[in-house]
Amino acid sequence: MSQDGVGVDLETSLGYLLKEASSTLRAAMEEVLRPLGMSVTHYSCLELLAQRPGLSNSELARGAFVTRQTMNVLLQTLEREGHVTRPAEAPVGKVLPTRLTPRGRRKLEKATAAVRSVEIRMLAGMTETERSGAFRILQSMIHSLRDGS
Amino acid sequence: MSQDGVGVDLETSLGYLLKEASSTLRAAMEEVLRPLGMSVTHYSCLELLAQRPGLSNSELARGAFVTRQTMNVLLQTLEREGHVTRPAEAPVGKVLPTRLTPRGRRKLEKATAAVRSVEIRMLAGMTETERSGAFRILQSMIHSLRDGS
DNA sequence: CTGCTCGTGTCAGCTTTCTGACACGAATCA
DNA sequence: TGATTCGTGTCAGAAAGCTGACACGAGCAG
Repeated sequence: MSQDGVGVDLETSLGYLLKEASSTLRAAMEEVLRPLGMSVTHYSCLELLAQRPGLSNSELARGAFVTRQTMNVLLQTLEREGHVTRPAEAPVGKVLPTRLTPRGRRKLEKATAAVRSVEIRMLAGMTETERSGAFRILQSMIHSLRDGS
Repeated sequence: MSQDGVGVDLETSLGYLLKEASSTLRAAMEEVLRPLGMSVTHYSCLELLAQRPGLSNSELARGAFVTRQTMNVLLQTLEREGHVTRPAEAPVGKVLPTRLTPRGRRKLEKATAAVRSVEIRMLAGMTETERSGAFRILQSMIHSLRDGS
């Protein structure tokens, strides 16, 4: 009916729905992060560092789904604000391992709580089975997309 | 193990996985669209217009998950290139209904085929049951996030 | 050891997207 | 009727992100 033969059909497209879900999630995160003066990328970077201390600029970029150039300017800001530290010289090669300062860790705590509340809201009404099913399916999509490139 | 008590844990977070899936999908679409000289937003706009002719600038913006200002500059480009037409004056109110030109429709055809191949690849290895399950779960997430704002 | 490839950090410039603001028309309500 | 609210199109400026490019160090093949 809404399909005229060969199109993608937005109403039934999983790709479109995936984009919609991601966009809605991002908007919800921005909403709770804004009062804290943080953006989503900002938060992603700090959360990454909390869970995997010593990550390099490039590794952080991959984890936050931005380019290393973008992450670099973000790190400069975070460093200037005292939320993050990088050694002046690379211990090995050119890689500069980054770490959270106590101040950065405090800043992150509030943000984590806010973001967690969003994620809990997103998962409301889903059973544990549905959640693990969603997890498996999303991983399958990612894997399939990466294979045939 | 990777969780120290109160964090979000990137390894098991559905939100993070959702972002990763969306990012991977976008990259895959950009890859197949680039040879055609189109961006994802570009394509989204044309696809929207093909399926729902006469959409206004603001409606297109919502459908493509960008602001109406962003969509406006995109429409100006598309209009200049002759892919799209808007009346010089609004038939009613300020709303300018937009339509695809034959040229725009031709341009879209190739893009749709490319994007569809990506979506098919993404869905490879999933059963019909899994696909409809994924659809239902994503809709549930969107609905839950929109409720408690 | 030499040459090559790969990943990295960083500079510069550009494109895309966003926020803020304004005027206008339609719809609603007192 | 008049006032208010809402959605819209659009202009301007700022912010965020990307591509291209360069030099450098590590790792591997010859």
